Amino acid sequence: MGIRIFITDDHYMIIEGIRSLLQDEKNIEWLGHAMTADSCLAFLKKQQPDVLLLDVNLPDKSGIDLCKEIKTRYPKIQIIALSSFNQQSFIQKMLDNRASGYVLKNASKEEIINAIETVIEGDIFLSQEAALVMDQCDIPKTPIITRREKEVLLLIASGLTNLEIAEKLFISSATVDTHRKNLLAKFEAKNSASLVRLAYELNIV
Amino acid sequence: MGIRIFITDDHYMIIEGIRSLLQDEKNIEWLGHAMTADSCLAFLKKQQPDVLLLDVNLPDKSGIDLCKEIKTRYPKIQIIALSSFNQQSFIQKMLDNRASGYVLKNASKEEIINAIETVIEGDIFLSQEAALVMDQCDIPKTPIITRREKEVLLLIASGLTNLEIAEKLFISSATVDTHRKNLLAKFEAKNSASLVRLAYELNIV
DNA sequence: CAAACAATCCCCTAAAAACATGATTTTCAG
DNA sequence: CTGAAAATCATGTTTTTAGGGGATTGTTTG
Repeated sequence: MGIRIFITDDHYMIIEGIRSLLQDEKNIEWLGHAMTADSCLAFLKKQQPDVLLLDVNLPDKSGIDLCKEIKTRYPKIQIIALSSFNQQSFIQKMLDNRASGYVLKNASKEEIINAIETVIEGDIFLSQEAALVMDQCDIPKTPIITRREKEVLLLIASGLTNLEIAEKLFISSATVDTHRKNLLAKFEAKNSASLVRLAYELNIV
Repeated sequence: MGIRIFITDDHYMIIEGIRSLLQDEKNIEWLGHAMTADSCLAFLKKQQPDVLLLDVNLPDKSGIDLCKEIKTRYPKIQIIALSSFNQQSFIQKMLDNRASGYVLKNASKEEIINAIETVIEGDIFLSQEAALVMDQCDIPKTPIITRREKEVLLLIASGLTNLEIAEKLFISSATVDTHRKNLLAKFEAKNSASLVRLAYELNIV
């Protein structure tokens, strides 16, 4: 008598992938899958799994809301959130709605099995990356930027190119480029999009 | 007896530019310039202009704060904000601090003279672009985006490239590219940086 | 005064994004 | 069932960034 697993995700590839990963596991019993929130709820009326793998983004309803609903009706079901997003807000919301785990869709077989075994014990499982994100969110190290860098940052956020910023500030575009590079380094941002995001999340706007 | 003008800006080129623009105007009397907030205040103790052109970004102090200070001590001085930024928050703050005008540093001669003549009458002058920004801010048209587009948007904001997003969502990078383009079009954003900015300002995060 | 920092500028390469255009398949609501 | 909307994929060009150097001028400050 193994752990009964059910999965709800609108990506067939994901369902198949996980099913394949788990099919060799003796102590896991695959109950099936649903691809929408509605069909998931319909299934649960007839049969309840021990663990439900639940996509955060479903076509008909948010996985976040669905999680809350299911835990209210069937508190015994341990829910593991499945997501492509390693985003603090999502993880937090899922945990707030009583999910027991959060794994990314690029998780390894070991990670998924580990997650299942962890939540079945009543514990919380977060994938490494997700745990990292949750940690980092409490240490929002705000970089120290200069006056000029801030000016450039605001103009970058406005969508101006280096050349346009240069014309606006009456300096060379090479200088703007240097400021941009320094900003990326200070914020540890990979590109301008994440730079702007960090600027918003850390205050500077 | 012309209108007495004084300018405070840390860019010598700007000072010279405006001085040059105004030197032929018979009814304008050029009192001089300051390049820091401190030297500006020192000058005002001895002599008060009718109109003060004031940079929003000074090296030692914010032009926004300085504006408030000056208007408190010398209410008769009409202050025109000078800025490279056509940003709603800046314009609003300067007007809140009793500035009488806001002109961009790329303004034409006519615009500056127009501004000076307007504020000397006790009226408010906003450069065309600034006025436009202030108008638009009251009409924050939120584009309607699809579920998938929103997913892509969040990943863009996280700093992922098209390829990385594609791998995460198990789709082709060409598709991500299409979503990105559609997002840029819907938000009327020029690039991903401004897209992220708009996403933050309009809610979607 | 020397060191640190800020701001300025330049060159180079490779990666990524922006722009244009077109097309197929799925999904969904009327 | 059917048409509109959404999601998918492709190809090619041009512009912009990202990442790696290096360098000069001021200013500030211990």
